[in-house]
Amino acid sequence: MTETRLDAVKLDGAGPVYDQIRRAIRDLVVSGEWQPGTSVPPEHALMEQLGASRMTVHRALVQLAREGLIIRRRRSGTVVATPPASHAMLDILSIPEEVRQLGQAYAYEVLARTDGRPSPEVAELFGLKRSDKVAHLLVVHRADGKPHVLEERVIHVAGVTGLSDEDFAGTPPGDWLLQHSLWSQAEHAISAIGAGEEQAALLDIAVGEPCLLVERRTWNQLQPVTAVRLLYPGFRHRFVGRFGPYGAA
Amino acid sequence: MTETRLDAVKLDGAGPVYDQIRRAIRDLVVSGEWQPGTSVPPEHALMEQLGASRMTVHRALVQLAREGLIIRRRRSGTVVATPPASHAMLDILSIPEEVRQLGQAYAYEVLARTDGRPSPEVAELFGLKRSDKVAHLLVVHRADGKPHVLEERVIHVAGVTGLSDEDFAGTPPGDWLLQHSLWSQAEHAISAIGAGEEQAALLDIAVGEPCLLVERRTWNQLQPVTAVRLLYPGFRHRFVGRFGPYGAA
DNA sequence: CAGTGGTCTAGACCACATA
DNA sequence: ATGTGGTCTAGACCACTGG
Repeated sequence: MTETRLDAVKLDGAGPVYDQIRRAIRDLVVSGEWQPGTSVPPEHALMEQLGASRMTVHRALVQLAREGLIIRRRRSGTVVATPPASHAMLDILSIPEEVRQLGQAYAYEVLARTDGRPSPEVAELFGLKRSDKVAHLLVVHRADGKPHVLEERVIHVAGVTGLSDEDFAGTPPGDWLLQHSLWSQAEHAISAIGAGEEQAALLDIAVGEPCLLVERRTWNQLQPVTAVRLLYPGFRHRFVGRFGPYGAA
Repeated sequence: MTETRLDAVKLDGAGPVYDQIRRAIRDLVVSGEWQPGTSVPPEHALMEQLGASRMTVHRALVQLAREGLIIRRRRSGTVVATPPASHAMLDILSIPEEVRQLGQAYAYEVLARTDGRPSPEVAELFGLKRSDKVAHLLVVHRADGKPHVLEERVIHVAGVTGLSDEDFAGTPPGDWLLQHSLWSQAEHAISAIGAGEEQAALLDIAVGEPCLLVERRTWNQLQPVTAVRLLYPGFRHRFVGRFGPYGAA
């Protein structure tokens, strides 16, 4: 357990004191000056050094611990953490928003809608009973007139209100659901597959063309709400995210 | 601006008071009892109702605001937020860890290494000068003996120490870099492409087979560290993440 | 102006883990 | 036993902003 130099912590006078303390220590950690495993001075030492109250120092340290830069334990004190495994945060925007951010004109078309009972595969995928009512939707979203993504969606009718009266003429199903349903948990999967015959025709691409497949299932308090498969032609679509080792940058 | 019922906030006596308050209000929001746009009682009202000090109430509300459930403004008060656009958190594990979590045996092989100057494409991709030194690596990672992912990597020699003495015989480059370099920012992109001839041969798949392409570029304080392209045969690989609308579940 | 949240203090008691 | 962090209080002053 290496020592750390207390007088290395310097405030810059900008903004709240707790944030000055947080940034000062953060900079010492990310610059490598305080290596992983070295001990951070205890709160009372920082209080004296910085002329701040313990609550203020504490607030800075708690936030750094939440961000994963330091690890705090009673009695044994605070140490610099080893950098965590990286994680990628990918924004899954609503599709209209996604297209508009590309600077292209958005349009969509509901190609098919069937209301009824779930097929065995859908029921299993989703943990539904065969007797539950579901709506199936097939939607193509266009950017500047060209197919952008193909959406296949199943909605659990009991999980949302007002579904039977909605024809999705004005709002695509994804955005409508965001406004008319609650959800508490979701599961995403991303994989690559080749386009099937029907899919290729609807997306105006060749059969077997590589596509990104984004699958999302959504629940509210363990009750299924919706499942969706989004098929993006891969050569023109990518998901991008920017961030640092300790979270969004 | 609808009203909210103050007496709906009930503590359960479990854990710290600030956390009881946080959970009580969170439950009212996610259950839909307090709809988006309704105003949350001001701190002094919650103090009286709950018999807690203002700092304690404040702490709970600050955390809820950080989580995006409520929006706080001076003078106009606190309101329930409308649910944010969803985001997907995808863990990008180290590849050995990824394979072991699948319960398969991990192995890797460095197929090629060249040290020298960057090609024009690499230099542009990475913002390097032609005069900077880089190392190129081609690595195949195997799971239970079968190719799992193909790694093409460029390392900026000036960004890490000890690179020239390392032969990557004991540790694959990705894990070695995690231990021997700092990074402060990264950019990821995920797309789908068909395998090229050489790639297909190395991955033991058919040419044109859909693959997930994960590209990551990493910087430390604006200085490039490494860029990597990971090519996963798509039919057997997927990234999965679970979370709620307000963050990891 | 007045009501709201943002910050900060000085002090207190408690919980926990280790020497 | 003691030093650490975890929580909580009562009060204060300030910053912002809508009426």
